[in-house]
Amino acid sequence: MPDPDTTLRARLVEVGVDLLTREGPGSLTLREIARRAGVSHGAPRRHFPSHLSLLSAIAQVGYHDLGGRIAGLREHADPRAGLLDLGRAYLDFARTQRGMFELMFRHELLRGNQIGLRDASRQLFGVLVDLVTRARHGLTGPDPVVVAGALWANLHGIAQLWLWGSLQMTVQTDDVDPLLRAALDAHLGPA
Amino acid sequence: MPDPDTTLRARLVEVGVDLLTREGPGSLTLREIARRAGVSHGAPRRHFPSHLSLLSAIAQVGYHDLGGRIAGLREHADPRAGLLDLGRAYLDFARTQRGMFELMFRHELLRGNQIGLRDASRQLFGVLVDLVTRARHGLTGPDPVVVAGALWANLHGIAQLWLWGSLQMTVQTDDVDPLLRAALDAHLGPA
DNA sequence: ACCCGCCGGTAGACACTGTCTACGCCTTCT
DNA sequence: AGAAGGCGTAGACAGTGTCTACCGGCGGGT
Repeated sequence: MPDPDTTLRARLVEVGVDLLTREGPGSLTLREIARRAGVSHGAPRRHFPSHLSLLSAIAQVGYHDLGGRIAGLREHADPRAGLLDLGRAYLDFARTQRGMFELMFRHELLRGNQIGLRDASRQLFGVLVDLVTRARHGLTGPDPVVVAGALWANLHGIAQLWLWGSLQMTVQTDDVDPLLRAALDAHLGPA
Repeated sequence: MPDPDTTLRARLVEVGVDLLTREGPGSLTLREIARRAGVSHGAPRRHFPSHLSLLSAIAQVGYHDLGGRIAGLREHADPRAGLLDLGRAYLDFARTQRGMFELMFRHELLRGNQIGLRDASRQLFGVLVDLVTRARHGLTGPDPVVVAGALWANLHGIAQLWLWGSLQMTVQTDDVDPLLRAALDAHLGPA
């Protein structure tokens, strides 16, 4: 199944992503990944100094994926519609790539900023700032960067709440679109 | 050090909380907790069917703590000021009780709703809904429950972003108060 | 052409972890 | 008094991440 031509480093990440989406973050063991890649349990160490760094590499694939879905929205003609699409993409990612999403925002990973997670987030945030700036062009109000930060916080919070079912429990719905629209209206002003 | 009069069940939780705040979530091992409680590693099993359930009990202490800080705000004369205080309390909790906060919102814990975590969140959410309802009394707009949900999402997102340093990275500040005020203005309408 | 070093894999050990089972004590109830 | 069961102990087991020793093969320098 795994392509024997690719280097082991790449194959480990690939196997990890596959394992993650297939069986969840709980099975992302160093040894299990090595097993599925067909190598001994010591082999990964030649490419990743620790288990955590391998997990980080896997998470980075997720950031890249999410970034790819969002990057195209930067030039959206209608910035507000672009933001709505961005939010939907973000929430859709959390919904469909749940395991990856959980991995990406694990505290252990983010704490030790070992890799380009920050770069990835920054790029993602850049798109957000651009769209917000354009959406609020000519309007008074707080700094677009603050608005973008608040919006991201809102967006991420919705994803979290949805993920562990708090929405179903409180707002009594799994439809996040109203929450998303409410957030946009709130932070950008009424349409 | 531990009170020998308390039951083991209570002492395990107590030791766990202490260990959590002192050394972080990483050292919350079943065996380590038992060790510090002065019992063998098999003893906890008599009171908690699994490691996760012990962690849940520890997290519940955190929910209770946070709930206690927030419950008093329900009757706040000025609901908007009450919401601001609530937000500050929430963020302050995340900041000062970081390990506990991380534990409380771990995906593994929330996924398997084994305990009253939902009850705790629900109670917390209730205060939020009350305050929002009063703050928006007589105004038109979305359902207060939706607003409360959005506000909570926003609040929690700010806490998350702050926790892993994304705020410092993007908004270029660690002062969350502006973000908090922006969120309130956004969701409740201008003061 | 040879040898040497190193890159990248293997195999095993080590200290951990969570879970399970068998055992014994000690209390409590009949 | 005797049986029963709650509660803690001790040990085993599979699994984990990390570390170390080993080793085959490949490339470059003398």
